[in-house]
Amino acid sequence: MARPTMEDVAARAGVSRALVSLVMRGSPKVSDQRRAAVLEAAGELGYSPHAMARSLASRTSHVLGVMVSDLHNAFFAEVVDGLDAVAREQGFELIINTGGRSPARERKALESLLSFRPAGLALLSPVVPSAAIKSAADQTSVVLVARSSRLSTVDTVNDDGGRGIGLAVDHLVSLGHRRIAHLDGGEGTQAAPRRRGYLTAMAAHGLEPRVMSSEYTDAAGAKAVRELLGRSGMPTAIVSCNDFNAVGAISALEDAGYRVPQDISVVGYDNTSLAALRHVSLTTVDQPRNEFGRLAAEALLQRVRGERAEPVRHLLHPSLVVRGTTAPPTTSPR
Amino acid sequence: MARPTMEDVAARAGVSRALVSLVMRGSPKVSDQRRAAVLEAAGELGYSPHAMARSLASRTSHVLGVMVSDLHNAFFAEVVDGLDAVAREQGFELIINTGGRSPARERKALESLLSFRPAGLALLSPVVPSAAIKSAADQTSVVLVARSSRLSTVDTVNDDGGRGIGLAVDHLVSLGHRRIAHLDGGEGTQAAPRRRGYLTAMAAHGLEPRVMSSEYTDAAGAKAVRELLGRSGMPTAIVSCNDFNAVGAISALEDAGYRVPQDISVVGYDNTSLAALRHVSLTTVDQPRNEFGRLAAEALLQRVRGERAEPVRHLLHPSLVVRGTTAPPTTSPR
DNA sequence: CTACAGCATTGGAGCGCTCCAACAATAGTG
DNA sequence: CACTATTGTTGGAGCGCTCCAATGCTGTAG
Repeated sequence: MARPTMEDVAARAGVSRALVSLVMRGSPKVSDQRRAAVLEAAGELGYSPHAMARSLASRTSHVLGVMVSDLHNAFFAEVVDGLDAVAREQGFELIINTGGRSPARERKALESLLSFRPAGLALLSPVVPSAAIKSAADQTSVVLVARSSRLSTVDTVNDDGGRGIGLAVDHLVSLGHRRIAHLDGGEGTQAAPRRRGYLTAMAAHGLEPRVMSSEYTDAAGAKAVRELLGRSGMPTAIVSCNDFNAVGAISALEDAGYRVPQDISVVGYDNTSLAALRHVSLTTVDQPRNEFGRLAAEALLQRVRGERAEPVRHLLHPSLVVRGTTAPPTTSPR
Repeated sequence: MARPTMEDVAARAGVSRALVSLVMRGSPKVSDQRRAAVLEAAGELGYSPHAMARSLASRTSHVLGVMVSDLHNAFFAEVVDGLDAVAREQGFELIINTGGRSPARERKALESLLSFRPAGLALLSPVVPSAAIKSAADQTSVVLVARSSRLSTVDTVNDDGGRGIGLAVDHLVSLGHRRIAHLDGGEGTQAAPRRRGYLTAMAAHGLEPRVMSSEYTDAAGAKAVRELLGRSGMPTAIVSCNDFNAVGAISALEDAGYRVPQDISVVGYDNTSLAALRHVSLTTVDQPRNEFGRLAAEALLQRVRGERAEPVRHLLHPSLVVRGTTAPPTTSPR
């Protein structure tokens, strides 16, 4: 279990510890002969550098901390992929932690990440108060993904939720729909800009908006639809706040005898793997998740390298993915 | 950005650095008066211990490394939750890494986790060759989740896939089904024990088995069903290798005019969040994922504390979750 | 043959912490 | 009252590494 140290490698290769250090860091000022000897000794002993000792001695870290608010959400998996790709390519490691969407747990997770003195910290949709983020930003570089902030010391990467919903509304209008309802995300992250985007888009088309209050779950989507069914003036299309909500809505519509998309069109948001299932085949709005991660990593690394001090605010363009749950409205145009 | 050190706290509190260390580690042999002074100074400076320096000096680590083969799979999220809960409770931190189901990337991920000299390593469904696992096990304690191994130095936590499929078959038989087909998982992880479980269960009931070769995706499930449709002797029930496959199968069945569960029953495996959607409502087999994580963490910590040297092999019992895709067969019992 | 680059190599200090032996101060024993 | 325990506190060594100033070495110019 005891791993060899640099000293062991040095002794075996017949050189000094400092020389081994130079070889391990790929310094050019080492003779080929000694380099070969060191690498051979290292190979024989199965030596690999001790990351913690290295970072302690160099007073620099090659670690980026990532706090994922919810590991269960596949959304974050792709963001992490993007982060991972860029970090790895630049010689940084990721250490990931999870907060489980609870402010208290998230705070602990943050604390624990900071105790590793990471070069930077990426917080994916954190729920901690702004003050906690500020205090983290005093200690290391911080980038926020899927959460906005006015703090001048942190970078942010978000999608333009308003624009995304706008795409959905435009699509429906171009198919001929005029009575388009929105099932909103209540207090959920990004629900507000999506709702505003809906209202703006409807106004732009001179249409009457209709917002049903809902949430980011399939049960909530079904409930909102049942409320809609109980009232007059059934819409011909629904724009949900996310994919789960949309699937719940579809389910309730089918239970009530509506066919999707023949009788009513439904659009989701997020383009989760669920939406892509042929059984579901949901028209939805895609966020460039991988790009979120890449940009977040790049923002962090720019700060780490001291290339930039002013905050950067990325606002990415979502795109519409048309599948099988949208179609022109049938008959009765009014 | 520069964080205070123990020395700073000691100076401010008017004590020695060693005393601050004792306070930080919660030692009982510190007078209340000094303890208070130290904690106050630490609070004022916003001090928190440097995890890396600590682990370097103590030659012990409070870090457990976790390699997740695929972050996109929600299965692992719950395993990580279980690991996290137990680790946190015992004062350990998790550092997570991902291998993206590629042996080469996974190997690098392993290397990078090892460079932190973690107290233990949990590998979730790794795809690297056994030799790589053995070499990791030479350096630290290792537990494998959702992958078996004969290595005497590693612990394993798995579900009894054969038994899980057996539960599904028993359920269908008790409903009155006799023509039950299995869509298998091909080369996928755990596909073999599930297939064997199917054959065993069918034999136990004196029924004729029928295995359609398939894969762990919804497209593959649909394809297998279309092949089934082209032949004679349509089964009255299908046991899929996983939930995605089952959803694809249902979709193809409905396209062909079959109603589920009236005309044909379908059972999945894994109890993913997909299965729980009311729109899907899939009868499926649940694996105790959180329990996987808890047991893995406990196995690791036992080894870390030197309480056990012999390997432990956990084989957990899956359970059946009955939802809306199974029902007694209609008429024509033959 | 000395002087001086230029280069590869090295010992030592130190990163922030833990651990240990040693210590002072107080309490308990005969 | 000297003596040993007991309790609380401390300086110093050292974890595995990086960094720096200093070293030895070769080669070339004066």
